[in-house]
Amino acid sequence: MAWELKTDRPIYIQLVEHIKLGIISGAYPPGERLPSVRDMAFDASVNPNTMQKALAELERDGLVFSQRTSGRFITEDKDMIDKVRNSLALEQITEFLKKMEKLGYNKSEIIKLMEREVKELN
Amino acid sequence: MAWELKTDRPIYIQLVEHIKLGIISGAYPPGERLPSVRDMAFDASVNPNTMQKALAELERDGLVFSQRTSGRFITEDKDMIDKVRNSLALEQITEFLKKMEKLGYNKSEIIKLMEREVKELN
Amino acid sequence: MAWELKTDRPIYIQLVEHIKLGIISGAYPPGERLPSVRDMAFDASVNPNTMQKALAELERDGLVFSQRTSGRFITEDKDMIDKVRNSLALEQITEFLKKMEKLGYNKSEIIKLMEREVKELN
Amino acid sequence: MAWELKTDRPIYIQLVEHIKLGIISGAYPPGERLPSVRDMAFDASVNPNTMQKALAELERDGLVFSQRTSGRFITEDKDMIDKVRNSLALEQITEFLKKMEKLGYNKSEIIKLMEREVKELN
DNA sequence: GTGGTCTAGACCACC
DNA sequence: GTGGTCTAGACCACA
Repeated sequence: MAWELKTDRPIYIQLVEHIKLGIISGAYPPGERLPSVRDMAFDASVNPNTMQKALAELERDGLVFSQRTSGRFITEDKDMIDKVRNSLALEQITEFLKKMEKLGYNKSEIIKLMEREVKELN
Repeated sequence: MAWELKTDRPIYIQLVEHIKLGIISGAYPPGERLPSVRDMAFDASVNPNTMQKALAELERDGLVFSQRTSGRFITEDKDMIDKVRNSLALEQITEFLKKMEKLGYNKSEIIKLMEREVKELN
Repeated sequence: MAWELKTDRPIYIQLVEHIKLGIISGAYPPGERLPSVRDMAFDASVNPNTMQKALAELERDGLVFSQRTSGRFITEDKDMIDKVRNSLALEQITEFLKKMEKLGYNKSEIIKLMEREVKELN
Repeated sequence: MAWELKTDRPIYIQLVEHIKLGIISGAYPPGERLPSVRDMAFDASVNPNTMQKALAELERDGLVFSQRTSGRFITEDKDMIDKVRNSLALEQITEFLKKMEKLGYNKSEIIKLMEREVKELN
C-alpha cells in the first residue's frame, strides 16, 4: 500500500489514517509486530519524529501498544479493531449523505440509487 | 454558500464545482442571469480571469450560455441539469463504495448499514 | 511558582503536572488565557516544542483548549477541574498508603497517626 | 525486594534507605547477621566501597553494629528500630500533607478522604 | 537495535 | 503575534 501523502492536511494525521486502514484491512494483522519507527518513517519518506507522533496517537487510541525494547505491536483486541472500523464507516456514511443531500437527493432516493448502482456493478 | 477555496487544487476547478452545485441546488435557478464575471470574481476573491476560465468551462458543458450583450444565463434545459446532478451523484457513490470496500464491507453490507443509518436519522 | 524540572523523568510530563497544579490551585483561573507557548517555554527554560507537547496533553485531557490565533485558555468547566483534583488526590493517597504499609503500619494505625499529626500541627 | 537503584540520587543513600526498609519490615530481623559487604554489593550490583559507605552510615545511626571478627549484625534494640520507623513515617506523613495542601485540601478534609478510602479498600 | 525524549530552527495559516 | 507542524540531529534507557 503506497503512502500517498498530500500537503493539504497534517502529515501525521494522514499517517494515522493510513495505518488505521492497514490494521482494519488486515495488512497489519492483530498481534503482529510493526516495522520500527525508523523503518516506517523511511518507507513513508517522513521524519522519524513525525511517524513517532502518528504512532503515539494510535497508541492513545489503543490500536497499538509498544514494548520498550522489542518494538510496537498491533492490538490483539479484535473488538477494538471492529469498533474503529465501524466508526470510520459511520464517518464515511454521514459525509456521503451530506454531500448527496447537497445535490438534492433525499435519503430514500439515495438508498434507491445505491441499490441500483450495486446491482449494476455485480 | 461560502466559496471556501483551498490552495491544494486549481482554483478554477473549485469554482466550476462550486457553481455546478449552485445550479443543481437551485441557488442559481434555470434560465436566470448570472452576476457579472467581475462581481462573481469579487465575491469569490479571485482574479476575474480565473472566474472567466471557470465560466468558459461551464459553457463548454452546456450548463450556462452567454448572450453577447446581456450577460450569462443558466441553461433552461432541466434535463441537462439533471444529467449533471446524476453524474456528480454517481461520482460520489462510486467513490463512497470504494472507500467502504477498503474498510472491508461488501456491497450488501453497505446497503444494510445505510438503511439503518437513514432510519436512525429520521 | 518555580518550575523545578528534574532530569529523572520526561520533562514534558513534569510540565503537565506543574500546569495541572497551577490550574487546580487557581494560579491559572478557569477561562483565563495562558501565556503563549513560546513565553511559557522561555519561563520554564525548555524548548517550545516540549512545552507544546505538554499543552497538547492537557488539551487532550480537556483542561485547556486553544483558539488558533488568540491563544490557549483554561477550561471553564469547574467540574472537570474538580475531577482532576480528586484523581490527583486519590493518587497521592494510594501512593502514601502503599509506602506506609511498607513501613509496617496497617490502615487504622495510619489514620490514628495522621489524626495525631494533624492536631499537633494546629 | 529488588534494589532498583536510580542514577538521579547518590547510590549509597538509596542503599541506606533500602536496608533501613529491610530492617523495619523484618526482612533483616533484629540480631541477625547481615551478609558480607562483598555479597551485598554483588547483590545490589554496586561497588563494595559504596555498600561499605552505606553500612557505615547505618552503623552511625545505631541500626547495625559490627563485630570485628564475625561480621555485621542488625541491632537488637527494637525501640531503636521503632524510632526509625516512626521517623520515616513522620517524613512520609508531612510530605503527603504538603502535597495534599498544594491540591487545596485542608487537614480535616484529608482525614475524611483517607477514612473513606481506607474503608473502600477493605 | 528498540522506543522515547529533547533541542534548534524553520515554515505555515490565521486574523 | 498566535498555535501548529515538520525536519534534522542528538542522546538516553533498556535488554
